[in-house]
Amino acid sequence: MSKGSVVTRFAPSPTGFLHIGGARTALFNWLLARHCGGKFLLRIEDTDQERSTEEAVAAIFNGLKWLGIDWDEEPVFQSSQLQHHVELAESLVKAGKAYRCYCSEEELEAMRSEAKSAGRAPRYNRKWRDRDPKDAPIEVEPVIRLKTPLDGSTTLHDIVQGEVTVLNDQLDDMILVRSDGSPTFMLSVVVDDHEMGITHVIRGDDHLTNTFRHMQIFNAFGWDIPWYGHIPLIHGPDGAKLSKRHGALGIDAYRNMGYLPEAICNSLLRLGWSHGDDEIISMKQAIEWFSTENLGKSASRLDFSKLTNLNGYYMRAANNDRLLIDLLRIMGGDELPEEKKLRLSRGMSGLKQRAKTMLELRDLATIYTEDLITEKVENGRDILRAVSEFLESLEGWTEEKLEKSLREFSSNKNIPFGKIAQSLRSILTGRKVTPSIFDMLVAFGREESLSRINSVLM
RNA sequence: GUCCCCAUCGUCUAGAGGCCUAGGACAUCGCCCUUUCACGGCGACAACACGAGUUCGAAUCUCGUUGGGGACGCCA
Repeated sequence: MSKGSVVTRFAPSPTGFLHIGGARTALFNWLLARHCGGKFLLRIEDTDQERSTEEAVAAIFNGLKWLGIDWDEEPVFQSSQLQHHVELAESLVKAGKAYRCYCSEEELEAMRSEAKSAGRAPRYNRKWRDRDPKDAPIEVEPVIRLKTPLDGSTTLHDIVQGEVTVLNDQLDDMILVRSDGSPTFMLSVVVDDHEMGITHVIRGDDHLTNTFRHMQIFNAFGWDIPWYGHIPLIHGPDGAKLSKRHGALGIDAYRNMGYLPEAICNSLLRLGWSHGDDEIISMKQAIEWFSTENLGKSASRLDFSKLTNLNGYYMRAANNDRLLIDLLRIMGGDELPEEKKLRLSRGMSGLKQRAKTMLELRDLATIYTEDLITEKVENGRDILRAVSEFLESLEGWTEEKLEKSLREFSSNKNIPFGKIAQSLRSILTGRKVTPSIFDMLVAFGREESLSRINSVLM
């Protein structure tokens, strides 16, 4: 297979938000396509009309966009192809590869419990496979089932898991078309993957057994089977598949927790994929390096402290203007006076290196937006007055200039620098933990700085 | 229950028979830098699930055990 011919897809069902596992699946498929110069397609599997919502579709689009995962061509909505899928299933019936089954729900239920108590997998017993349709009860609307091979075995050459073989008698005659005439996921996935020209499918481990069913359908149609790679699931802290009970979160929740998309992508990438000892990997680099050979086979858990640490790295590396825009958004900073926005802008470098998330940045940033109620200072007034006079007489107000001059001042006057710094910090912000004082003097500007200092000397 | 998958520090992982006294990262704990905090630097702690085999040699290969996970829907 030539590199450029690779076509991957992400095919979520829009029944909830884009969760972290789905995002990782999308990321891997996207990386594979981008690495190979192929295509990455999006398909919304909305065949379950009951559970699919427009909000979920929007959440998926927005989540992917936010992460920087772009797709080629218009997204395919599976629901628009239903009739076509059913027609194809009918053709299988005509070809003798599928059949109508008239079992009721109750009958199936009875079969399952019987099989279970006999120590077999709970499964349909193929009652209608070779029966004359003339025996069909008129009151029952039939389903269409695939005739799966009764003996032999099916082997999948999985990109991640290697060779996996399942005995065909473990597979049942799956339903292709429901009694209400709608196609099932089993059918639709296969038809769509084929018609979209999908060559590689990277998806969660939980689909592994489905893949053997899909393969039977591909075979029945006589179509080529794509390459599959089943990646291990992301687990919750208790080691079980991430789910609602772990408070599984949508990608937007991570955004609201103050994480940057590049940190999320980097984290997700390292969950189940590696490139030697490399930890910090840009998406550009990842596209270059990505290979399915480096996908891991064992399940992993998302480590928040590592994500947070990584986020801190990307915060520090982020462009100040971009951070300011995001910051103002989460602060509701539109009404902020220009002067305060300016302080944030000037102080951003000092702020961002102390914040691991946007939320921390927002909390820290309040030193520049909140009005300080100062109290008169009693101790060390002489020193403060001297500092104030010195600053007032200072020519120029840059970080370098302030640092150099204040240090000189401290040694000339024989006052420990730490003492000056701590008292300025306290006067300027009322806090004990802040960016450096030079940083803040610049952010506040000469006028505001001096005014804050002088106000405690009143 | 049946079938399938997985198994290296607390977590994410490197490791494709000798390079392993098992490497990196996060977390934790020290120390250094230092105006506080953060960053950074240095260091400590800490793992090949177990048992057989194959081999001169196994974290790496085979089998078994144990443990964990997934799938068994007219959901996707």
